[in-house]
Amino acid sequence: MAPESASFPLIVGIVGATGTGKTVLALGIARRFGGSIISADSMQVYEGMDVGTAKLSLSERLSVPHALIDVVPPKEHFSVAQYQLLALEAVNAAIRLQRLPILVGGTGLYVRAVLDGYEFLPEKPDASLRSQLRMLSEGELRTRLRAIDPVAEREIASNDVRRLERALEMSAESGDLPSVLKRRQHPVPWRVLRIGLRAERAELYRRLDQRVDTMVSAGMEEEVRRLLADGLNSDDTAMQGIGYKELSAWMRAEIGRDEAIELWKRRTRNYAKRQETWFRREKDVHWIDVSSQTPDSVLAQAAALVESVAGGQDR
RNA sequence: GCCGAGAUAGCUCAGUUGGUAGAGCAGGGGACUGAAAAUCCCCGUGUCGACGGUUCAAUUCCGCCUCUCGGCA
Repeated sequence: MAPESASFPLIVGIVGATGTGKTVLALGIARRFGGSIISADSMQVYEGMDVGTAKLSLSERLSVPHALIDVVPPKEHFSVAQYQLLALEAVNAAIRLQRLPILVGGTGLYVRAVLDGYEFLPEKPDASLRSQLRMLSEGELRTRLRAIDPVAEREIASNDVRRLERALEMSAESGDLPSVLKRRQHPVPWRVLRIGLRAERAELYRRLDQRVDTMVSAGMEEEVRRLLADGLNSDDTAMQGIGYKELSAWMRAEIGRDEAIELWKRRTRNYAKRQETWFRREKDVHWIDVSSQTPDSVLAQAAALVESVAGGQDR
């Protein structure tokens, strides 16, 4: 650790699968330590997607500064690079105000983009190039990429057409090799405390199923209906949201209502598992097992962690 | 009651002209640098409904039984 790192401001990251209680914990930490919450959630960035993304109520959000929630209309495309820019601003603003920045969210890539200092290309992806690439077969994409950057080509698993496309896109935008660009990151000027929440698998799945039922009674159908009425369709990034795409399929009469809800639950579980895979290999995470614990005792443990590293500079 | 179809992995089903079996989904593990709630990779032994018979060998053929689903009464 560099000698001056002790003087770097502290930032808290709260990660974990969906439904483990990150949001509530963040709120508790923020109140206790005078924090600002920066969401790291690829779906909460969209306006009008509230119940399906489990956003806090407006009044709860107003009680503590929040950022990166409701930043774009759902029709708009959004990406990590945009996220990173906005999140960085939010972190810096919090630090300027002497508030503890708390980055919370289940979108692993977003968290890493901020806390690990990922570097993205300055160019925005070119829509026409992208649609051109989409016409090519996997074999053609591979041949092209192999000619430019055999290392990158080898690193991409078979059938992962999306990453092949992106690699070619990167090489079109930059003189550097995709395999190099992909690993670009810079050191970050903060002390980072990562807190991870996890739950025993069976309990997590039980909670998630229950949460879907809660969302249904909280007005998810209405929310989806409204989004569709506003012209949202399956091409929009926002429509990738779990629950949204399934209910839309039901409203388009492609599947039954029960089937849609069952699918929604299943995909939520699948998603939670993927998140665990992502966060499990994250380094320096202080894990708290949330199984059969009250939110208060989770908060107490997390608060103790924050205090142990805060060094009296906050508050 | 009769006729027909079926009973195979947690679920839905393939299959074996007799040499003990395989897909999808679920489940588990993994990857992930501008779509990431996305995208992708890897992992399949289960009394092949029960009991008898034929056979060197039966989940596969025969008989009988049980259950399920159709149809006819």
